[in-house]
Amino acid sequence: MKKRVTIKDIASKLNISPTAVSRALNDHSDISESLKKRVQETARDMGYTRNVIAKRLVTNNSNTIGCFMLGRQDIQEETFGFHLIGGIIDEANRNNYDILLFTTSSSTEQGKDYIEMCLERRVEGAIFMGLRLDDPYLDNISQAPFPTVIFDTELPGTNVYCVTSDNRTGIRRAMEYLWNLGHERIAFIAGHAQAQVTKIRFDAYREFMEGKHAFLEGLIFSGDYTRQSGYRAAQEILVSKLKPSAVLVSSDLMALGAIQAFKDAGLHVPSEMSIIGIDNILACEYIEPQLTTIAQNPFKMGEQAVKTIISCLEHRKQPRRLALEMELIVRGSCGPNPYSHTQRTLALP
Amino acid sequence: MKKRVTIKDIASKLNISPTAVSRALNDHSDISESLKKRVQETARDMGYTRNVIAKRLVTNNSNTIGCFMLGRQDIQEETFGFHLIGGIIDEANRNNYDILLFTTSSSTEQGKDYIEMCLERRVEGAIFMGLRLDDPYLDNISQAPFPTVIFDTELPGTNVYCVTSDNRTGIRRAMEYLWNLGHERIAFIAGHAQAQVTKIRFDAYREFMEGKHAFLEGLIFSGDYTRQSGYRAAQEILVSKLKPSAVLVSSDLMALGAIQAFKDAGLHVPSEMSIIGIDNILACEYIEPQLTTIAQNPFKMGEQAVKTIISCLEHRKQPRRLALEMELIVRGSCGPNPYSHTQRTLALP
DNA sequence: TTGAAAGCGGTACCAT
DNA sequence: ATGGTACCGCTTTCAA
Repeated sequence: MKKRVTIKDIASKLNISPTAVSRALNDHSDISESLKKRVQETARDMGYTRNVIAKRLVTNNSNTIGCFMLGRQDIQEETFGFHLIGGIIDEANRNNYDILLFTTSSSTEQGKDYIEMCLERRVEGAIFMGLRLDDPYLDNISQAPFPTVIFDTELPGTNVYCVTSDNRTGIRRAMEYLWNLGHERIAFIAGHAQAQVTKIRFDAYREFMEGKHAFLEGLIFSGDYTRQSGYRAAQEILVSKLKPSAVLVSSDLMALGAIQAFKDAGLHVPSEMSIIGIDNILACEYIEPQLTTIAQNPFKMGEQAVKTIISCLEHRKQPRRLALEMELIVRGSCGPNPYSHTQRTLALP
Repeated sequence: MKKRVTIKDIASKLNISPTAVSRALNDHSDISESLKKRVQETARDMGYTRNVIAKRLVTNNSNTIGCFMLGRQDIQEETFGFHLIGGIIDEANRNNYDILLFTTSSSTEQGKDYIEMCLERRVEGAIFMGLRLDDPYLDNISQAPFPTVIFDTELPGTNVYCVTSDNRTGIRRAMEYLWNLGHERIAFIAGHAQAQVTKIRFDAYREFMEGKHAFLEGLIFSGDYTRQSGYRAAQEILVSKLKPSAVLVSSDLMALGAIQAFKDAGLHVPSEMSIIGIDNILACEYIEPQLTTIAQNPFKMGEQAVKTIISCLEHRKQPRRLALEMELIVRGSCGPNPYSHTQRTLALP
């Protein structure tokens, strides 16, 4: 490790004080233009690069946001998570913040909780992606002494914020779309209980169905967000008494599995069975038929998480929960209900 | 920002020196067990968390690796990049390194090159993902004064290393597989010139074909790694004089586009046209037929990048280029050459 | 407009 | 085994 040029080196070379150098480099107003120029030039000539670590120590200000990538095992998160990160870095760097990235495996092994890792690095805020309800450090996060954003999960705590998608509206739109195609027996495939959205999505479905007096326990099936579980759930649907003509599936991955199951059973999608997923993963476009889905906007969610943290840091009040709009992307996996003689064309508000 | 407990606070509370506290906290061997215990307990009681920033300043050692996510526009990178990052963080955290994540947009706007950003933060090494050959800071990277790993790109420079996949072997295996299915007119769809692997992949293809005395310029088609370009290239193949019976495509995404083009033209895959991609993206399994492909191992590549940097830091010599094994994943997109009466069964070394 | 000096929170060298 | 102290590189009063 070779010696680096410091402001003292510049100062002594120029026969001025380190103070002056510091202020010249930081473009303070109380330094003469001529000195500034001289300092900046010699700094460049000497190959000086400022030491942010020293600066952070003295200003007691890390300009850093910690970001935890949790539960990567969930394949569903892959492309979604990548865009989330993209949005986070973009927005952070734009505001001169650094992003420190952590993963779960190593940290927890060492017995350090998330918040302590942040505290040690004097991180100013933290973002959690892929947090599960059975995470052992849940209430640790709740007590974070700095602004914290969790995707898709609302936790108690004064510094804890949630950035998510407006699943309720998104699902309502999808359900209305199906309903208007004449479907009334609309099944639902849920995800696992360790994700907070699981319940939110189910509630949205239920709310719609009850509004139509069409809610039936027998239409509910469950999975765990994996493709395999979607396949199995679809098999159950096939033998169910209620003979649903459409399914709303809590994730695209499960929907992909479901489509496969229907195909394998010789049931044609969409003419005999309509299906809608959630997420808008890449594969939606490649499967036959292309999957109609409710899309989230992960990049924007990432940006929003950082915005929320920075706003808190600047003492601007933030809503505890921010739900970004979802978009129904209509492709080829839905058709009119073949059993219905009363297909609606355009109805309802 | 409330006042934090420091080592000195603990020292004065215990009437000992800060030195002793520091050493007790760091579990040095020259401190009595009893003192260690006392110190650690009071530290906990007082709510002390060590300040890594201060430590980094004094030890002149950031324990941090910078990671640049470049060219995210390339959809191909999505899931691949996510695993790359996963591997990087895992391995870094396991070795007590932090990962600082950067993106291109903001940094370059501010006129700061990659290396300067690293230098300011006293980063000990850097990793570049998605670097393109037309990046304006290419020779800036070459001169990095710290170990640097670039995925899939070899650059001159004493501190620059390359972690990639062994495309040559991977492609040879795929080509042999096709050849053994009786294909001799094997077309190739290349990527754009801004990625170094583009040439490597083409060379591997060419080498094989020339070895069989089957190389023909007319079998080469080009794309830019997007699905659309794969579609277009496939259309050209359809009208080409040489009537290839198989195609090796430089990325799965292009292969997906190509399959679509063949389908649209009424050509059946794999009975009338065999096709192999590279990458093993998620969608390979969802398309009909499932796509045979040459898989990379992005997670392992990420780990390897970090290992390389840490090895350099520990003065262990590293190879300038490390190519990880690729695996031919046989699925349903290849079949025997229908025009060939001489289908080989098992041949060649 | 510039300078001197006191830290920020640790670590490490040299004593004891 | 423990303490005194200088110092890492920078910023920030306060004084000149």
